[in-house]
Amino acid sequence: MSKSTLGTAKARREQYGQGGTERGRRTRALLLAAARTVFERDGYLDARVADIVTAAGVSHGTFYTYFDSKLQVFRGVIAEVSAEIQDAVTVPLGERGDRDPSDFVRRLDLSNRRFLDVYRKNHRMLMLMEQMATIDPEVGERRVLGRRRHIERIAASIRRLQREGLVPRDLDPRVAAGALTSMVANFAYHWLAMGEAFDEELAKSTLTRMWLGAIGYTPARS
Amino acid sequence: MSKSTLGTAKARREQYGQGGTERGRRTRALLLAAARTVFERDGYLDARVADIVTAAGVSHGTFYTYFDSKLQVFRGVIAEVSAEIQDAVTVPLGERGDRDPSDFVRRLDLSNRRFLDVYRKNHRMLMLMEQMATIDPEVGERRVLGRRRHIERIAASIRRLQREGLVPRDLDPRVAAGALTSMVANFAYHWLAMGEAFDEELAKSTLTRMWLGAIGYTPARS
DNA sequence: CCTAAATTCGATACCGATGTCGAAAACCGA
DNA sequence: TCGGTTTTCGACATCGGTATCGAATTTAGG
Repeated sequence: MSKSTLGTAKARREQYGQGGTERGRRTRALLLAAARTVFERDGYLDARVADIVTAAGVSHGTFYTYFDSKLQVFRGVIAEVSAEIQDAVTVPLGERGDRDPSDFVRRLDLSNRRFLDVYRKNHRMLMLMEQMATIDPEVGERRVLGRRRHIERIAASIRRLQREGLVPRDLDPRVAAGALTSMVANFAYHWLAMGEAFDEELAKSTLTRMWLGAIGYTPARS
Repeated sequence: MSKSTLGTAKARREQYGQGGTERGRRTRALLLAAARTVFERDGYLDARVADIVTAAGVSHGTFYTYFDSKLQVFRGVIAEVSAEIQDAVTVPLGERGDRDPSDFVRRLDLSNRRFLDVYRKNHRMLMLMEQMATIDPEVGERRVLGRRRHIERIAASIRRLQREGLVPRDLDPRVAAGALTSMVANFAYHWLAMGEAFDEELAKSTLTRMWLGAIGYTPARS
């Protein structure tokens, strides 16, 4: 053991595959970017490792120094996208700070809009993520977790509104949160990924309006 | 030409592949049923033609007498399921007969419940259909058409309610119908196909309630 | 029974993409 | 310049599933 100059790709991967050196990290990033381009163009199944390495301008063997399969590089790309979505959605509904209930509508609208914008930007990869969620357990897991987290956040908001008497107390927060998440996410899917045509501003504002109507939100009791 | 006893599978397919005889029709149906079983168990990608023919108790070659590819037999199965969904959803909201607007809620609720029941019954294939919609253009087309039809029906209902003053006129029927369809269909997907746990009756009634709330439906103006 | 049409059989050709490997090349500190 | 380390290279083995084909078998009519 302790040979110098590792011979097999697998050994290299385990040794310094994550990018032990600046150069290595660059190549890895290059491959990740190229993979994304190819996936967006061809989809997961039709994408070939050969195309990815061509796009990255490296050789076939190099790919396997950094990823042990096409699937793994896909997961890598998806991880980036997921993080971006997470950010866009998480921030705005922030729990701390101004608790003024009248701000709720504004925050909700902002959250939805941010989500839709990020969705549009990444629609191709998100569509693939949706598809791969049923093929690869790990991608599926990631999708489920993202959704669960989001639902929990929404459910908490609903409960707060119920305590404040702005939403009927007999509405089940979990079911409602699930349905609302479905409404927004799936509408985005058909609109932005599948190309159903809608006027941008109309769609966004209608979505927020329906969101509020669905939970029976009553503006105020002045 | 005009040989008797066709030699190649392709020729047979074109000649009497649809089932020229009772026996042939039976085998074809057998294969279709077996395919469905295997797809439901293994998914599309992992399903092998070898498994399908084993399940059907016929030989490999026979399969290709009736279908020219794994994809085509999948389309066949999907066609059956689509038809079943279509039926369940179409009937109840029927446009003729009792136009009593107070019946609307009842009809809507019934339609949603039927949809959810059929979805549960076929959840595995519907999940696969969702997946394949992004892989095979023909399946994708079918899905889009189904959704479009459904949206148009819903939009028409909304317009009627608007004319009757039960729903605000400034709500865009198309966007609303799209969002509602997304809400119900995608909620069903996560609940019935992905196994998110919800109480059955609670989920169903909440869905209808939110549906109505989302369009700003006002029961009556007595 | 006999023949022709209809159906079934299953060994095999085929295929292309993935992932491996041994060695060359580039890099870096001394 | 040198030795060791890190990275790159690209020809090639491997693999498993799809689809094919010519022959065998079954069916139905006369």
